[in-house]
Amino acid sequence: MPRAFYARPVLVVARALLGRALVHDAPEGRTAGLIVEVEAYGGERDPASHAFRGATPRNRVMFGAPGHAYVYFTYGMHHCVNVVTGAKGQARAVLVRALEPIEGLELMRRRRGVEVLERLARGPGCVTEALGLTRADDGVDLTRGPLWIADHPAVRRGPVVRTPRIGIRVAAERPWRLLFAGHPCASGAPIRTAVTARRVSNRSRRR
DNA sequence: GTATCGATTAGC
DNA sequence: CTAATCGATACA
Repeated sequence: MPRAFYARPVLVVARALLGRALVHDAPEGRTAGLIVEVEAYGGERDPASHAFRGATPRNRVMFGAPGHAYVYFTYGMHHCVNVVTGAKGQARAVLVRALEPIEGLELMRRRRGVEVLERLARGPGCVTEALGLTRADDGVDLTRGPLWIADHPAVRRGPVVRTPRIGIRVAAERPWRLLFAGHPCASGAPIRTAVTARRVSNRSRRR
């Protein structure tokens, strides 16, 4: 997709990403999947955003030009990939939370150490592992290079045959944090929050 | 410096 | 519900 695709409000891009393919070409081969779950971050009212307290070495890509990948390392063992949106300096990004694998399934299985299709790229940490993304990909330009967003015929044309939908953890939390349901991307209607459940779990962990 | 927690995941 | 595991952040 061209730069202009990314240079729009984060929520607009978040919805537009649903149903499109995230593709990565690596030496081992190509892997790709339809984006079925995303989460938008950024803005003065989003304390959950990595950019909430200003730019740092880690989040600097978020503050850069749109159309770049913000990849960060978390929990000491996982990577997550974001799509930077909006205008330069705004620090808005969309976290890719789940993919429906469409290409390079065997490579994904090898990288993930999992066979089941539904578990290859369900969850942000699984997405990066399936595609082989690491901090080395932080800041890469999505409009040129081995990592990019593409339209996908099967989705553009409507309900063709699909593999079982994944990324069912649909949720929404206003004002800046949203989780959308998978395709058809036209609907993209938020259903219910899953963030709440995570918070409850974390609370008990602190005791 | 030292403590705490995380835009997570897998497994019991 | 927890271990795993390390970087970022908060606090003394």
